[in-house]
Amino acid sequence: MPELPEVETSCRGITPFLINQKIVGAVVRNRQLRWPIPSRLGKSLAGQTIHSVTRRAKYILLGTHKGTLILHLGMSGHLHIVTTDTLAEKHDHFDLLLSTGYLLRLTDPRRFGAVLWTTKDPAYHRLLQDIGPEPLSDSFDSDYLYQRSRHRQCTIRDFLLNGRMVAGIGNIYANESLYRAGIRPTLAAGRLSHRRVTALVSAIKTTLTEAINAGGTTLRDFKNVDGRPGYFQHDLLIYGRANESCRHCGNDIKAKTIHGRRLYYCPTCQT
DNA sequence: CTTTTGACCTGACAGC
DNA sequence: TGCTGTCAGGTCAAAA
Repeated sequence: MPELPEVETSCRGITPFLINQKIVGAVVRNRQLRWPIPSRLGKSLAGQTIHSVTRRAKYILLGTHKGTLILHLGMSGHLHIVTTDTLAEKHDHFDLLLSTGYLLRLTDPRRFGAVLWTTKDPAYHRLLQDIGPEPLSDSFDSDYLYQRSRHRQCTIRDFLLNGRMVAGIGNIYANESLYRAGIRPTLAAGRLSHRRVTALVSAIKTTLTEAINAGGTTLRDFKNVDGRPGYFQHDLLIYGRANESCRHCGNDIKAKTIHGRRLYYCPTCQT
């Protein structure tokens, strides 16, 4: 489900309910996510106050004075804020209980998400330490992306999906950004000119910013914390539009599967 | 080192 | 109605 804009939307949605609030415990209904939820998590969290709610790549980090709770939504996860009397349903695997009577609930049918705890600086956690720059930060610029892409033979689409190169870009926004930059997603990353990389960086920043402002993309089941969908799916120009007409030139949009993931492009507008 | 493949898991949907 | 097969927003770990 969630790429950077959806995780950012979730993060912003939960923040007002969590910031400076005290944790009174946790409920684990199904420990078996991508990695097992640590046992005794509720015990180690109880009594701590959440002093920060941040996002890094597609991870949400809840900081307390003793450590950091790391959340990942996988393919199908979403977060809700509900009151303690709200009955848990089939895929509600984890609750973080707050002293206010609200709780943060993780729902994740496919269970590719994660709930982890670290007492180290989370930037050096093994899952976070090698992640590339945030695409909306100033350190993600054309010089950076140009240098990193040199001599890479993988497709530029796959390059953008590689979290070590740039954080948080998934298949939707990789395809959308490449369309906006006029770049064929099947091109070898290392062969793009500096001028085209510049256009791509600009397209990534614009696309992600617009998607965040629209509250993310709801394809199947993404919901914001308040239960409302995102709206960016109405603005998708290329993703999921195989055999439909390009909004720019009217020609048919093509799709291919590379490395098990669909890729979409307009053969006329993307060269 | 880079690139590719397999693995994890459920639900929605198409076709028979 | 119900079965089977395919596909899906992620990404790690291991193989090539």
